[in-house]
Amino acid sequence: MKPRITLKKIAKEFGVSISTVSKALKDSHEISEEVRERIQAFADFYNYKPNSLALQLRNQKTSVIGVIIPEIVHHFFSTVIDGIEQYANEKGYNVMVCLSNESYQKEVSNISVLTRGSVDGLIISISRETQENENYQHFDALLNDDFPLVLFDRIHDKLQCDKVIIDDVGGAYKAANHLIDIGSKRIALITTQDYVTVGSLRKEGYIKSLKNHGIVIDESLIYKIDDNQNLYEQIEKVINVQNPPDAILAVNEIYAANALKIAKERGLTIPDDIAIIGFTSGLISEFTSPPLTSVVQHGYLMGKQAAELLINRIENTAPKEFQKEVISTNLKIRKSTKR
Amino acid sequence: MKPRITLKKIAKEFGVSISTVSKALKDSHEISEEVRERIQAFADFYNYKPNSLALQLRNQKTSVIGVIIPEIVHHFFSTVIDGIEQYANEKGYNVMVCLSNESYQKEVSNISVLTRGSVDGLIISISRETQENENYQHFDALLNDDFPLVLFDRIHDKLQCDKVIIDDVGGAYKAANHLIDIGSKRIALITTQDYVTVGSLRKEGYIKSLKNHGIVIDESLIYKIDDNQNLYEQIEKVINVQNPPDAILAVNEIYAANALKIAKERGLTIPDDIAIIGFTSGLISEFTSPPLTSVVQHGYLMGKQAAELLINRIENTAPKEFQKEVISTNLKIRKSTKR
DNA sequence: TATAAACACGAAAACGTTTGCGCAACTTTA
DNA sequence: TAAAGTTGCGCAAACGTTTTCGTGTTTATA
Repeated sequence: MKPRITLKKIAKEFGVSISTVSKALKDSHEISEEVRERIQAFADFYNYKPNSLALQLRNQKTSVIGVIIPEIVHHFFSTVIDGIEQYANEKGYNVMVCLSNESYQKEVSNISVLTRGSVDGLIISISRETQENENYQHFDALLNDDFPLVLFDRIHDKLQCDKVIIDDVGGAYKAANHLIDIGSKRIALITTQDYVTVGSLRKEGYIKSLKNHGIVIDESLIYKIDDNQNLYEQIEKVINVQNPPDAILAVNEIYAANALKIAKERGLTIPDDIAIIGFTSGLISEFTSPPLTSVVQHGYLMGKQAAELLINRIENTAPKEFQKEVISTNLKIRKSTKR
Repeated sequence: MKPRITLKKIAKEFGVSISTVSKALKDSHEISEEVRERIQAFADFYNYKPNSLALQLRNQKTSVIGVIIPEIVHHFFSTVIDGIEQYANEKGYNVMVCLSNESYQKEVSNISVLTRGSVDGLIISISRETQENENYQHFDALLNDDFPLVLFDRIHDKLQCDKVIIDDVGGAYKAANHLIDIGSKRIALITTQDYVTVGSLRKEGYIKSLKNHGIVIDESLIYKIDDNQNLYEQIEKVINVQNPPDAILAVNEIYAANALKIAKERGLTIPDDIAIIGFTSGLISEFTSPPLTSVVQHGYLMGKQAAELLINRIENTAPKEFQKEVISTNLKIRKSTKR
C-alpha cells in the first residue's frame, strides 16, 4: 500500500509548519487566503484525509460501537445488527462486530480486546455458555469502570446497565391464549434449557396463560431441547407418543418448523389434529405449508433501541438510572392455527 | 466512564519514567526485578491494558478488516461474514462491518470512512446501484493507492484486485442438467436484471446446459425480476400462463420459494407438473413442502477465502498477481425435482 | 588501582492530529 | 511619530505507546 499523505508531508512541501497546514485545511482565517488556497488545492489533489486513529487518540473518542453476539448466522441477530447499524450510522458511529460463538472464553476475550480503547461502548447478547455457568465477572469489571454497556435479548438481571429485551412473557402469553381460543386443550411447549433466559421467560408466559384459563400445568408437556443433541429426534418425542398434544408452542422458528415437518410425516393434519405456533424472526414460517402462525420479534427495532440507549449513555444524555426497554411482539396468524 | 489507567499515571505513581514502566510490563531485563514486580502488581491491580489506538498509530497497523456488504439481513451474507470473522480472528484481526444498503452513496462514504486509517484492508460485495450505474471510480481510487482489497460475490471484472466468487455458471449448469435429466422440456429461468453479475452468470450456465442438450433457447421463458416491483406478482406471470413451463430454475431462494407457493396455489403438483430448483444459502428450502432441490452456495467458505486473500495481501505474503478464487457449489437434491 | 564490563534507568523521537499562545511584521489611529 | 491594533504564522503540548540510544553508578577484571 502506498504511504498516505499527512499534514507533515504537506507542510514540508510548502516549507510551512504542520499547524499552518492544519489550520489552512480547516479554512481558518488565521491563515492568509493565498496560502490557504494553495494548500487546499494540494491536499485535494493528493486526496488528503485526516488519519482517524490520530483523531481518535487526540479526542479520546472513537465513534465506534462494539457488538458481541453469540452467532451471526441467525436471522434474528442479523436483524438486530441491521437496526444497530442504521441508527449508529445516523449518529455518526461505526459498528464493529465480534462473535462469541456461544463460548464464554471468546466472549471474555472479545470484551477485553474491544475495551482497549477501540470502541466507545458495547452492545452484547450473552453467550449460552456464560448463561449456563453464571459467570459474569467480566461484565462486573466493565460496569465498575462505568463502561457504556447495553445488553439485549440474552440479558442478566443482576447486571446494572441498560437493557433491551423482547416481551417474551407477553409473546408466549398471547400465543397460548390464541391456541386456547381456537379450542386447543393439551398444549405442548417446546423450549430451551432453563438457563437460557428467553426460553424460561417464554415458558413463564405459557404457564401464565394456561393458569389464567384454569388449565393445570402438565409438566410432561413441557419439552426442553438440548442444543447439543440431535434436534429432530428430540422433537419427534413430542409428537410421536401415544397421546400427542393437540397444539404446540415452540420458542423458535426452527423448533416450530421441525415440529410441523414431523407432524406431517406422522400423518397428522395441521391445524386440525395439531396446531403449531413458533416464535420467529426469519422467513421460514412464511413458506412452510401450512404457513406457521408466529410470534414475530422485531429485531430491527430492538437493535435501534439498543443503539439509542448506548449512544445516549456514551454522550451523557441518558438519565442516570439504567433503562430496561421491552420490545413488544405481535402475533402473525397464519394457517397453522386457523381452523 | 472512568478514565483508564495509562503508563503515564503508573510512572507518576512510582516516580519513574514512562519508558521504565513500559519495559517493566514487558518483563524487560533492563529493569531490576524489584521495580518490575512492583510495577506489574500495580498494573495488574488496576487492570492496565495498553491503549489500542496508540499502538495502532505507532505500529501503523490496526489489525482490523473492514467489510462492506449490501445488506446483512440475508442468510448468504451472514454466512460470509461468519467465515470472514472466524478466519480473521484466528489471524488476530477484528472485523468492522458496514452496510451499503445497495446504495452507491453509502458505499462511497463507507469506503471513505474506513480508509482514513482505521482498517488494514477491505472486503466488499458491490451494491446494486453501483453495478447498475457502472460507477467504479471509488474503487479505482483505492487500487491506485494499492490499498488491500478483496471483492466477493458481486464483483467487477475490470477492477484489478483479488476476488472470490461462487461458481455461478457451473451451479446453474448443473441445476439445468439435472432438470433435463429428470425429463423437463420447457425450463423457465427466474433471474435478476442483467446488471446483477450473479444473475447474468447463472443465466449463462442455464443457457450453456440447454444448448449442450440441443434445446433452443426460448427467450420468453427467461424472466428478469425487478426488485423494486412486487415480487409475488412478477412470479405469478411465470406460472399463471396458458402454457406454463414444466420446470423452473430460480437464481435465489426467495424466488424459488415463491414459485413453489404460487404453483401449489394454482393447483400444480410438484415435481410432477412442475419441478423447481433454487439457489440457496438459507433454511427455507429445507422446510417447504416439498423441500426444494437447491444449488447450495458455501458462503462460509467464501468468507474464509476472502479473508485469507486479504490478509495475505496485507501481510505481503501474497503473489504479486491478483487471485480469483472460485467457490464451487453442489446440488442438494430434494423432493421438488424427484419424480 | 585503573579499566572494562554490567546494570538500571531516563530522554527523546516517532506515529498524526488539533489548538492555545506567543511573536514578529505590518497597518492603523491619535 | 509613537502607541495600539491587526495579520500571519510557528511553537509546543497533548493523546498513549514503543524503542533506540545515552548515561551514571556499581561490580568485576587485570
